Amino acid sequence: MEKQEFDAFISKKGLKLTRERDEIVSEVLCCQGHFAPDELFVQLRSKGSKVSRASIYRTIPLLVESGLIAEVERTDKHAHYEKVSKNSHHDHMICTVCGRVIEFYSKPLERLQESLCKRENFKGVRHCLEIMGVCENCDG
Amino acid sequence: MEKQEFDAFISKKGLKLTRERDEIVSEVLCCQGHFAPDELFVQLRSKGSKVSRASIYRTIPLLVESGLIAEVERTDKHAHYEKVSKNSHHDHMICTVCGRVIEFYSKPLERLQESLCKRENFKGVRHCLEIMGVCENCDG
DNA sequence: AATGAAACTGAGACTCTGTCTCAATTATAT
DNA sequence: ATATAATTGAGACAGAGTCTCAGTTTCATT
Repeated sequence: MEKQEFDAFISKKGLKLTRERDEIVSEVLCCQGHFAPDELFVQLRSKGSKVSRASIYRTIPLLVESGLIAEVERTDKHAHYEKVSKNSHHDHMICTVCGRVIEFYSKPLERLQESLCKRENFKGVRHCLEIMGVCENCDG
Repeated sequence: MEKQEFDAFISKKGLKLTRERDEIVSEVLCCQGHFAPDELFVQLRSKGSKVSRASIYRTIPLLVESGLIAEVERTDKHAHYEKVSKNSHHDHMICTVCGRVIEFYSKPLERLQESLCKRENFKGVRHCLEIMGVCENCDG
């Protein structure tokens, strides 16, 4: 269903609906969790797509602009994205064993941060909290 | 004073005290706040040093191992380091206008994170909270 | 259906951060 | 003074990402 929304976005911008964009959007929509540009490339290629890295990197900003995905700020040294869902803001717990990403949101945490900013006369705009550790599946 | 400590560390490891290491440690000790490897390189070169990038990158792990500096986890896509101080763990507020980094620590924040981890059966090991925004100097 | 302009594509050059190799140099124990 | 092991800079290399360019494709218009 969301595919049509992206197609509409592309048309409205006067851009063109190409096989490559089609393949990329489909792959993004069917994959779960976080993904990196190169993972997307490898997955598509493994499914027989002839798409190039350049097209992946060119299409990602369009997916972001259309609101279908958003960049995830991670301390990891390359880009990560995730599909945008209703409950937009959340932070992450990342399992260093299996790579699993747990999303969480805490109103008290948000409020606490606000008061800490106030104390420093700092106008907080956005934040990124990443808790690294071991998830219950891996803690044997 | 800390320079001697590093020299002692180097000697104890059976490594050598070279002009390049000397220049690098001195620069790190006199600079304030966070720094990136390439900044260090540019600063040293601008002061007339003939040090190479390779030596910067080779010396940084020694500085970390000696306890003089520590890597800072940032969502920025390259490495950042800071001098190690007494009050070790802290998080950061980063001004998107001037790049200023404000360190802060909050016990309630730490406790709240612990309880959030418990709720997810997640064994938190370390975390990184980065609040991006505008500092009081830049908020005009 | 044919056309044509503008958008798009893949290949590969390029940038940036960081690592590695190698021959020449240097610190240090003797 | 010497030997030897560590260190150095230059430059090749690697991975993520950007950019250019010539050839291709979409799509609105005939």
